[in-house]
Amino acid sequence: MRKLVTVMMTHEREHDLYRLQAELCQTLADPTRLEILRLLEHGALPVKALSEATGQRQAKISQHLALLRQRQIVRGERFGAEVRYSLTDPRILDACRITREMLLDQLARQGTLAGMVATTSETVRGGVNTDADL
Amino acid sequence: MRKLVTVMMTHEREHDLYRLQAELCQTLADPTRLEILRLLEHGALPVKALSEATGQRQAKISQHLALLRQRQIVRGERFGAEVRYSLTDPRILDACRITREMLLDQLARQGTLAGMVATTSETVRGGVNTDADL
DNA sequence: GCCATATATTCGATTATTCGAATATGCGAA
DNA sequence: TTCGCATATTCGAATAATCGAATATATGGC
Repeated sequence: MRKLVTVMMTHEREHDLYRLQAELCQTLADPTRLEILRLLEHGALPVKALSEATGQRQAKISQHLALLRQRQIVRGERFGAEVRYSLTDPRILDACRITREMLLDQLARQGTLAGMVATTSETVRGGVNTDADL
Repeated sequence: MRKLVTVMMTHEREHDLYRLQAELCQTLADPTRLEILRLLEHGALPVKALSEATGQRQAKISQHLALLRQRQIVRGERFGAEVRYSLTDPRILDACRITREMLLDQLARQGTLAGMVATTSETVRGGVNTDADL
C-alpha cells in the first residue's frame, strides 16, 4: 500500500522549505561528513570503522554523526557495544554524485584550458564572466 | 566532437575532491542563494529581477551573486546597464531537486506520524534511532 | 560490583558566515 | 560632463561552525 500525502504550499512555507534545504546543504558542507556518507553507501558501519576508514579521531566522527543524526540523514542502531550507522535516505548520495560530477567536469575544463585563463580573463566589454568586474 | 578527459585520482586528490564538494555544498547552504538558483531555472535574469522576486535588498543579492560567481555556479553577462545572471551548469538544479524532494518526503512522514513521535522516542534498547541516546 | 571497549558529549578557542549600512563603480542619455 | 539607474564592494558587528582535549556514558564479560 502506498500513501500519497498532499502538502499545501503557501509562499511562507516555500521560504521555510528553502531554509530547511539550506540547512540540509549546510549539513553536507563538510569533507568528513561527505566521506562518511559515501562510506555508508553499501550498508551500515560502526563508528570505529568510519573512524579508521577516514583516519579521523573517534570523537570527531561522533560529533559529525551526531549532526547527521540530528538532521535525520543517518540513523544509528545499537548492536551490543557498537552502534552501526546507515543512511536514512539513500537519495542523498544521488545529490552528492551530481555535485561530484559537476566538480570533476569543472576541473577537467579548467585543467584543459589552464593556458587560456590569462587570456580569457582579459575579456572586458560585453563578455561573459564567471568572476570578474561587472 | 566530444572530449574525454581522464583524471588520475590519488588518495590525496580524493580528499581534495571532498573538500571542493563540501565547498560547493556550503555555497548552496543559504536560502537566498537557493532561491536565486531556482529563479534562474528558465533562463538569465538581471539583478533587479532577482531582488524583486526574492524581496531582498539589492546589495544582499549582489553579495550572494558574487559568491555564486566566484564558485562558478552562475555567470553574469552585461547588457547595457544591467547584468543578467544564468546558471553555469543546470545540473545544480538536479541536485537541489533531490534534496528538496527528500525534505518534502521527510516532512510528510513527520507530519503523518506526528502523534507517534512521543512513543517512538521512548524506544531505548536495540531500537533504531535517528537522534536519541546511543 | 569492576574493567575494557565503544561511543557520546561538553568546553573553549579559533575561524568563517551573514547581514545592513554606507559607499563605490559602470553605463547610457542628455 | 553630469545625472540617474543598475550593480558591486567594503566594513563591522553579530552569529555560527569546527576542532582538539578532556570527560562522560553505555555495554558485555567477569
